[in-house]
Amino acid sequence: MTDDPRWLSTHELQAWMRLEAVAELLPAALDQQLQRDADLSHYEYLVLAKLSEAPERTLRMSGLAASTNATLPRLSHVASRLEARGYLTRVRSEDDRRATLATLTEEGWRKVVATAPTHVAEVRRLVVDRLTPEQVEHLDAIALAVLGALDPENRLEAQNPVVSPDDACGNAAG
Amino acid sequence: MTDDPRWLSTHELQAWMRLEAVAELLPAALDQQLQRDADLSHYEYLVLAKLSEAPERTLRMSGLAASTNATLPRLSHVASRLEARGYLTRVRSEDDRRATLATLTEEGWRKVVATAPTHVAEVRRLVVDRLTPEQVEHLDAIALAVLGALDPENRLEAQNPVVSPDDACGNAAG
DNA sequence: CTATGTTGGTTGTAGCGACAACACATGCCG
DNA sequence: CGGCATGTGTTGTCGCTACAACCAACATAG
Repeated sequence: MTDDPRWLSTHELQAWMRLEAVAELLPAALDQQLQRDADLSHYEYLVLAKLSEAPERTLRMSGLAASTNATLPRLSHVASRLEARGYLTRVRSEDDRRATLATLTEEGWRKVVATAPTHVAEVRRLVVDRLTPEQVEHLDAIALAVLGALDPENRLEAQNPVVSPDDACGNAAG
Repeated sequence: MTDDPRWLSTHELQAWMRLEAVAELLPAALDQQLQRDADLSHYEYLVLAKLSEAPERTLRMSGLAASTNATLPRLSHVASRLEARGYLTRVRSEDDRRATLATLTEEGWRKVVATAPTHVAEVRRLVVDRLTPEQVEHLDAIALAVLGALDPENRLEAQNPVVSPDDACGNAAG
């Protein structure tokens, strides 16, 4: 327990303050775009997106909560609203009658398909298109390193990318 | 208005998903550390820290709200709580009797001094110490680029670094 | 010196997320 | 089969933030 602060250098401090600002502003910006264009919160969109990528478009509540970094009560509330809006349905599992399976409805699927393009466009506008290809590589490595501390269990990481990994080039960035 | 999604490449998608995870987890992690060690929310700490750096340890509410990226109502509520806890005081400005000046109390100052070291240690543990010096430079440039879209007015950026800029090296990163 | 518009802050109201308490199913042990 | 610990979701309660309404102080015009 040394009380020695080991203060940050000028460069470290500046990089940190900027990262802090990004971490503060980015979620709000994404939320705003989705709210405006799709009447969905960022988290609601995430739930629908995860379901859309899952086999049978179905996931257990507990698994869905873990992969979206939410507590089970939070997911339960959100799922209630999304169910009321017709985007998903919940049924008891027959294998384990404690579990609840959430399934994306056809309408929910259409909602995701309609929402994704503008969301991706926003991601490009705010981040990807502002960076050089080298910076994208750097960002990937940096974020991976930071996630080593933030998410050691790797619960949020890369369950299954939407695109097939076949076209990945040989660059071993990680 | 092309509906062409311009989907993300494999590398772009991976870097984006990781950044998204960081932006999701980092604020929560900071909040948790401060709540645990200092019984302060991240935003409360930010308010106290900004005041501690200001001349006379005093700022106008409107300026404080802008520099902490908060709405005025939010700051007003938070200031009420912090005032009740003895960390700051609010007085009407004599120059402009519409304005309210928030001043850090001696107790508030001691709170910041006591809290900052562990907070910096957490920042090191989660981010800075996990990156090479080159990666810190990369992160700085990347975050700066992204902030160009997120915060074009530059309201959150570098009002006045805590350390004097004298020891800044000649590297023109911006 | 009033009348009007603008700026600066505070106080209600509504919605969302965290935490705790609760209900229900399962597994295990005797 | 009965009983308790564990796993899985749902339902209350509280605190915080956004938004809107409101109040007070300045600024300017006539």
